[in-house]
Amino acid sequence: MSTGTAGRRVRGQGRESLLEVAVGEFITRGYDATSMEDLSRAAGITKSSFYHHFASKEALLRAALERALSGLFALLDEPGATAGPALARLRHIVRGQVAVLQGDLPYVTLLLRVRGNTATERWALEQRRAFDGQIAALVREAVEAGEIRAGVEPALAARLLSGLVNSVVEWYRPGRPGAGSLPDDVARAAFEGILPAAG
Amino acid sequence: MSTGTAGRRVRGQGRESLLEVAVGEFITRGYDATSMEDLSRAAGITKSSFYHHFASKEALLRAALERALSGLFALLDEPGATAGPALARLRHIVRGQVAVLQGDLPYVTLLLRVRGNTATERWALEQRRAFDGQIAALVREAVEAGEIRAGVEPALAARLLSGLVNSVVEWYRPGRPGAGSLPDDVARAAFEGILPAAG
DNA sequence: GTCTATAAATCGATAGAC
DNA sequence: GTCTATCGATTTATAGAC
Repeated sequence: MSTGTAGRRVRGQGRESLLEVAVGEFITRGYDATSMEDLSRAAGITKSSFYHHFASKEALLRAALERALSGLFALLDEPGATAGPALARLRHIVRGQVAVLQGDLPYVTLLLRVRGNTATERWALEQRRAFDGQIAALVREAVEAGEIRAGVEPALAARLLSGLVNSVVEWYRPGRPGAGSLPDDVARAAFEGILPAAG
Repeated sequence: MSTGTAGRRVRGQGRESLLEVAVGEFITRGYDATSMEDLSRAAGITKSSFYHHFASKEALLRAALERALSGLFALLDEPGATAGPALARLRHIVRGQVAVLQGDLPYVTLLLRVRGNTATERWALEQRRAFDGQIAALVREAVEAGEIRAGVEPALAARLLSGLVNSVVEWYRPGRPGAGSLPDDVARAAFEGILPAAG
């Protein structure tokens, strides 16, 4: 055990930096397995001081999940997601999802690991379902418009699409070569196949 | 809280049935958030009786993970996975992965959620890495043999392939229509695209 | 904004009777 | 194979001084 982070901070922390530290701990240990003691140690302050900034462990989780969700939902209002053929809009959103995931990696990672034990977690699951529902509707639209090869089942395709995109959090780490082209690479894999046969 | 299962059993349980109950609880609440008290309540016996069958909470987890891993590794020794073109062997394994996932759903689900807090979890992560490594090697082989369209990066493709397949545990539930064709459906999505353009 | 000290509950695990 | 009872450690959270 004790895979915790160093705890470098010296004095005078704001909510923002504490949230960042907390999300990092939640990810490496899991939300439930992380104690407020773990969090304060990682931040370099006492447990009591941490409670001065956040009312509870759950409030901390809520703040992190809100950040991830706002980034994702903002995608749906972009011009590229609201005009043009359904298939092109879908491709735009998929690229955007990967970009958000890269930019807010820890927050999105936490969101995707939520299971529904507390009220906050159930709220986050609802929000995720709403987002996925928007994607599924767009997939149906593209299938019905004949933009997609016949025989593709919309509900299944939407689920596999979300699964493919979200799986990126399992291995992507910032600052490595190829990060810039990842949104396009993932989109290509989704629409043309991960392993398309030659010829 | 308290999303626990009913707890119907009356008397005389074996390890097998207790393990099944425990895995179910681990999945709905998360391993760390599930107490031995939760487990015994769900099984309809006391905490102390549960310890008569399993030495510790971690031993319970270990037994569950071993079951999932044995099912997956067995795939690599099947005839269809050891002879023929690399791309065909890959497709055979992908179909097999989905089938194992359907047959041992709770155990594989638990395996895919492991994060590395305890020695048992780190062991399971190692095993997963070994399995994924075999898949990645096969992907490289197929790319180098020219069986796959030029420009596909083997390391990325292997990761996306695993991500796509494993994401099935997030939504698949047994006993629903279309379950029989799922292995083929997922393989088609992986090799020909989730949403291939018409024409 | 940080600290020490502690309350109240729950955790994993054990002892020992039946 | 099940039970009651309990140990010692750890949990989230609060009180109150500086």
